Amino acid sequence: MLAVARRIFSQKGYHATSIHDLIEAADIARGTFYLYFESKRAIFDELLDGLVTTLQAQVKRIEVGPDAPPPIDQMNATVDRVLKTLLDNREMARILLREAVGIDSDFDRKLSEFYGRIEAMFMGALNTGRQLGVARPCDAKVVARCILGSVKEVVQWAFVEQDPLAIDMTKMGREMIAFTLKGCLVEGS
Amino acid sequence: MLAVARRIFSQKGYHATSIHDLIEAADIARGTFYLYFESKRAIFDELLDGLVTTLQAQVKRIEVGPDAPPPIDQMNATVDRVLKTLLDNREMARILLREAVGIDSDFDRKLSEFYGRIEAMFMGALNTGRQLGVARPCDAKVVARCILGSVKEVVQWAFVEQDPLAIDMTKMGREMIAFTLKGCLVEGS
Amino acid sequence: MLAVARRIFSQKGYHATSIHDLIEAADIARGTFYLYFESKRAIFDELLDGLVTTLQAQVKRIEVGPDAPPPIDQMNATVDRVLKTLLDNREMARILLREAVGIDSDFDRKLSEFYGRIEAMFMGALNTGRQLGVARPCDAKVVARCILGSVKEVVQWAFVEQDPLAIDMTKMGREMIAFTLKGCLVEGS
Amino acid sequence: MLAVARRIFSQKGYHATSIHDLIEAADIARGTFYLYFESKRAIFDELLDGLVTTLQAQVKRIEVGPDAPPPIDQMNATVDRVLKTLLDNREMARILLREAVGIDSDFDRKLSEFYGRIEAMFMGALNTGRQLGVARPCDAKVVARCILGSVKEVVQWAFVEQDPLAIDMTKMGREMIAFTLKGCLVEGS
DNA sequence: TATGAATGAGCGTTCATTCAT
DNA sequence: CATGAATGAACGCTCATTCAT
Repeated sequence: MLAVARRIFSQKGYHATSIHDLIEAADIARGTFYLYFESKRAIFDELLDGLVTTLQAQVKRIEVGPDAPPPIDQMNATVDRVLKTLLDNREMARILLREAVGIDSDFDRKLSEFYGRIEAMFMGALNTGRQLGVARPCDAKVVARCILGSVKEVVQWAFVEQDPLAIDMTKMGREMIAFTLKGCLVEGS
Repeated sequence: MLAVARRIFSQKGYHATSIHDLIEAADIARGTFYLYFESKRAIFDELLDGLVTTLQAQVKRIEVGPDAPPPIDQMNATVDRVLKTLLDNREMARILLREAVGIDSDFDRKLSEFYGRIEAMFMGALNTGRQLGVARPCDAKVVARCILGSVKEVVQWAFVEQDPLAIDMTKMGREMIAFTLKGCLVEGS
Repeated sequence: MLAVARRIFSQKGYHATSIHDLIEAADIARGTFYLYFESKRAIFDELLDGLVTTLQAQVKRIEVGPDAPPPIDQMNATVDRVLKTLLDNREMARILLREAVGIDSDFDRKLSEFYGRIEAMFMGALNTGRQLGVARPCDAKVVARCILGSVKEVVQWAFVEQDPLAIDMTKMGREMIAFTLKGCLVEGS
Repeated sequence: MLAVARRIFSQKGYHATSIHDLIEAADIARGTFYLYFESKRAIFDELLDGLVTTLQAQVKRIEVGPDAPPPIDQMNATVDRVLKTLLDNREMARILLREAVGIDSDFDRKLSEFYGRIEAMFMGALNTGRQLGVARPCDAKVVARCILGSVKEVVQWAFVEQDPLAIDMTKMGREMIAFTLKGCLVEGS
């Protein structure tokens, strides 16, 4: 049922998906649906909460210290993990990135908090980087949002408008990291 | 009518706005609404099309040549114009960035084309930059999406979650350009 | 619409009447119903509130004094008015007396208050009667409920189980008053 | 199971009680419920039929004759028995008096017959009383309904709106009999 | 041009009942 | 005997759209 709902929601979006669509696709009766899920909203939540939780678990704070691996390796690993998680859950990823708002105000808040936490992590990394003398002085909030936006947009483009399986995710991740770290100019220009 | 619809859509979102909301706010009769607009979808389209057209007019291809102003000045000017347009139309900007997906598949396609054109423009600029030897070799498609995503996210954050009037748009624009050009690392690190 | 709803509710009761029944009988569309009434509950309320208000207006406190008509005449007049009101609204009377409880707790309370006011009025009359030395000493609360119950039962019987138009209401009213005042025994026995 | 259903029906009323409520309270499975009862309606019937039968058994025709106890003692005894039965089954009494109408037309008819039999008994007693010269000439049908209504209303009031255990039932019964026999006026007034 | 009463397909949800195990 | 997952008809209600005036 969850798998079916995932597919339908992913194809049609939340509002355009009716209970009728879900139960027809799952070939169950109306009542059966409500036996397992409290409401349309509830199954949607259940679906997305799983991805959000998994996603958050993939993102690890970059450690600095004599025994820690080089920061760039940690970043690569995190990005690889995140992209893999999204790829493994590409239907939900599609929903998470598309159905950004407009379900209801509760959902908007939830999503906003999720992105807020990611923003906070990027800001933390930027500040650490500045203390270590490797990061440029900048408005950390704006730059954190830039990074977040880069990731969201690239992933959405790759997953929604392209065939995600045809894309070399590792390569794409490296490009995103390079852009985030160095921008698009050659150094010294 | 359009102004009223703009306000209501911006406040409540597309799905949560009913024809009743629109005609009540505009103080016209139901029939009158349908005299001027084919449907709820149609007025929403009209509203967004206006912004999209205006927005596209603000973005000018960067010229290179002996008589052209320095590229950085052109970029600053374009970003300033775009941000000003968005600020002047912040209600529609809010809608464009928050709610524009998930209305229906026709609309999604339209939006996708709009962003596609912007992506193409960024890619063009990147390629020109590389020919001039100032841009890093990179996957232009990915980097173009990164830049687009940065802008979208920052603007959405500024307009939806903050008070856009309390933000120094020029400064914010400069931060975004700096990030886009140079990333977040100090040069040479 | 109200007339139709009155008939249907009266025939089938509140729970057994569906919106479908109402709109079919009135030959209007679903939407039209909700154009005029907020909900099924609302139209039911509207129907009953009217009768309850009218009914309460018919019951006048019995006046005692040198210029007042004889109490028995006042009682007869009040009973005649009440019975006439019920007869004129016999469909709603049927509902009021049958659908005594079970709509929802709000409605139960409302009805309970209505009967409470009538009880209070009977108790007042009984106490006045005792001060004037014409009423027996008794538990006024119990006797007030007895009188109320007599009226409810007789009216329900007459309206629900008989053809109310075939009954001589004036005669029935006189019987009820006689019973209430003197019981069923011959005096002195 | 019957005891549980009695409690739940009494607390929530027929319509507001779902099969879920019943089986949860009885801690049995859905299927088990339908093993013992044909339907929700059936268990409700069974519950009420029991009380109705018991109740009818408590009401004995008043005997007149040289060896019979004084009629007033017989009446007191019958009323005491009826009130005791109702008190012992106060949950069902609550249902019988509050909710019994409006379930469906079959049930309404059944109830109507029950009250019809009681009415007939009262009419018989009144007619006997008149032959013995102790009862007033009156419309026996109306007076019988008055008596029935008195009892129903007082009992309902006592059981539903008051705490039945806090009421002196014997005293209440005597008041009702006194009212029924002598009304509320002092004799000779 | 403007109106607003009327429409009805469609929604999400409930719950008494069934039946394979 | 007992179970409880599954059913689906029916519910009350919404709202974008139409059309006679």
